[in-house]
Amino acid sequence: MALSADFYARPVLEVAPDLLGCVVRHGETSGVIVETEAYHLSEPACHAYVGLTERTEPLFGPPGMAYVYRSYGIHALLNAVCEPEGVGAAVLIRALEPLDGVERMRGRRGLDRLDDLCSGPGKLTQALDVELHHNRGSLRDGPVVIEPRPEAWRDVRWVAGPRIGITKAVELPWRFCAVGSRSVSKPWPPGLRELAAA
DNA sequence: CATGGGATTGACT
DNA sequence: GTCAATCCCATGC
Repeated sequence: MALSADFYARPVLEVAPDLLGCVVRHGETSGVIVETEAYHLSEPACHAYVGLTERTEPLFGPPGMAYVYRSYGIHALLNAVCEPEGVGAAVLIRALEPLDGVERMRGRRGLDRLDDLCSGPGKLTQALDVELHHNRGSLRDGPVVIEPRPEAWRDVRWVAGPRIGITKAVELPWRFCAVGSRSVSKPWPPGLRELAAA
């Protein structure tokens, strides 16, 4: 049971925090989303800012489509396309808390520590074996799917902060982090540690 | 057709 | 804190 197209068809700034607590699943591996970032064609950090090209075409595609691209020549980064078809916008999945297939993830990552398996956008794609060929796939039909929040994550709290690793539109607080998860990537936004302790 | 710059990570000083 | 790895693609000549 996956999230509906209507879920993704809303404004990207609503979808990004709503994806926190939801589950990304690929085969026997899965994890709970604990960090996201919103991107929208109206601001220069978004790939869609340059308009419709062969690369950005998926961003303008139907809500619920996967946009996967290679970053720094090495890592695959996973995004969920949002807003109505024709609007270039997506949510970058930046971190997961490992759920199913943890040993499989350890093998793919070559690491033991649970907190290090999916605590970054390039790490989680390696752990879940998400690759470039998943670009343009449907996050509702799979093979990579995103499911609604499990009961335990229904009321997840979060904080917003500036996005990570970008050089343009750095002032926008469009990064969303779940409170209380050790799988959020560094640096943590102001308030995350304090809230987690409270 | 050549070039430069990343929505990153991990190893090393 | 610094830095290299590595490749796709948008841009400009």
